[in-house]
Amino acid sequence: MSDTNATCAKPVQRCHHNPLVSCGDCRLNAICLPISLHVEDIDKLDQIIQRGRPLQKGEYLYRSNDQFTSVFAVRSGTIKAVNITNDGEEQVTGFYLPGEILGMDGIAQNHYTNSAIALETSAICEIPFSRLEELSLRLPSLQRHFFQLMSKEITADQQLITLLSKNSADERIAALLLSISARNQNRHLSATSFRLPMSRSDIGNYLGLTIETVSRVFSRFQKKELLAVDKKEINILDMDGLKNVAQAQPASRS
Amino acid sequence: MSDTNATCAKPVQRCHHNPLVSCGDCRLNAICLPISLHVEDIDKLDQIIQRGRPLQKGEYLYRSNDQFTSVFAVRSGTIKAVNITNDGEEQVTGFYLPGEILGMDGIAQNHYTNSAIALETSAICEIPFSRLEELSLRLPSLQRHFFQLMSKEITADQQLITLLSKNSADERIAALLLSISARNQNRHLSATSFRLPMSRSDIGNYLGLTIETVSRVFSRFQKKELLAVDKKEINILDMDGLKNVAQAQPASRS
DNA sequence: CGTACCTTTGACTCGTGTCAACAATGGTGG
DNA sequence: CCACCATTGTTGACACGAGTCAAAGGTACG
Repeated sequence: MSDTNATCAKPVQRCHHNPLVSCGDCRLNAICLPISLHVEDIDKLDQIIQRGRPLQKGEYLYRSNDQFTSVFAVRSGTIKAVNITNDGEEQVTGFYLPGEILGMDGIAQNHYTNSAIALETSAICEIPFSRLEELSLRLPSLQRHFFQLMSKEITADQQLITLLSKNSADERIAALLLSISARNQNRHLSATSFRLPMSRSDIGNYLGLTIETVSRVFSRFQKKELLAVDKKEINILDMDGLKNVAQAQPASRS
Repeated sequence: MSDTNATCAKPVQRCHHNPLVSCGDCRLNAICLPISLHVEDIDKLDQIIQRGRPLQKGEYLYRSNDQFTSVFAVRSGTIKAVNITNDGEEQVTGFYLPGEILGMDGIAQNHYTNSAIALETSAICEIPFSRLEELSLRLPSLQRHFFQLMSKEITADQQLITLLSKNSADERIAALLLSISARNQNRHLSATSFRLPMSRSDIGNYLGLTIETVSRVFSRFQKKELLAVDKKEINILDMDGLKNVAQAQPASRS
């Protein structure tokens, strides 16, 4: 809970849980807005962003088939995106950590194709898309930033496709742990010691594995002294070893 | 080869193999540009599009790590997009048929993360991205169209993720055949009788299966009289039966 | 403090991969 | 035009990784 529920201490206006903090002051803006906007342009963007009350664990940010209105930036907490299959099952297609943006699947069809659910208490910035579109017409670097964000989502999805298609259970889980580790590092948190915000079931669903397999892999990794696992608390003991497991691609296959 | 190598007969200016045909006259523009642009705006778009000589089977449209310059519309033929994994293996992440657009993975990092390879002789429209960006700033509906195109790529990738994660070999192949069938129908071709542009190996790679499994599934489908298969020529004999196979999700999982 | 949910572990099964042999196809050069 | 060879596709026998089923802790929450 360290990051998520920490109370905001002194520099109140820079705390990322505070709904009043503006983009210019947000400590995540290097991730969320890594672009050279003038101060006055950031203000314009700031004005269209809505900051509601935090979502509680299990609450929906939006549901599949809802009218598409906005994209969302995670300010704190974690959101999972899930596809609903024909027969009503869930497929987790992504986890979104602070500074990351979701909801872009809704643009094409004017309704969301995913549902988005909070995995823990999460503060969210809502960005109404029509106003973002207007603003993008006037700010070339914002338009570009948005194209880049969507492109990034595409490459992330394609990475996952490759992972699912080519890699074993061990490799998939190692890759997920390394991805979370790297994203934590980006946010200046520990790369080796962190709390998984999602359940074993979410991990299994995301990686195309059953919870039993996920559990067994964690046990195996502990036996090999790659990790120390205490419930959701993860400690990477042997980063290089873990990278070895993740990169070990199967020998052949088409 | 019917669609691909047919010689262009009478209305030469409307034939989609002709490199001189403009967007306004292209028979694919309902797929590629399903937007309400004024005639003069289509002309502006037309002016930035480059139409080179056709690619031959096996030729690269672009390679992973090439400098990102353009996105590409398929005018005729078929392109596959492949990710190269750490150890040099290929992962097919998509097949692009006439009217479809590829290359958007390159925007985020300014170089392509995929390679794109022609599966047969293919004519391509190249759209320089920087000029498309400029034009998008002046044409709101073009900006929106592009956001939608990228969003469509995202939802397609997430569909594939779900397929790989949750579905059996039979279900995956049924889904691919139905997808190609529907896209053919969109282009006013037969939904039940068509030629697969890709090899068994490409199919297996795309769907996370070995070529042996792909071959066996085709045999099984023929035995069940869902399909008639003659090499790459496919005849869907029982469309409803095939849809049944595709939608039959596994009972539980997660 | 009890109940519901999540996680772990074991025993067994099954689908798909692997390995191997062979058939069919298509392109090339004599 | 045909023979040759490389490539691609088909089929069978077997193996193995991950799924399924089941049971027993652990943990969280009311």
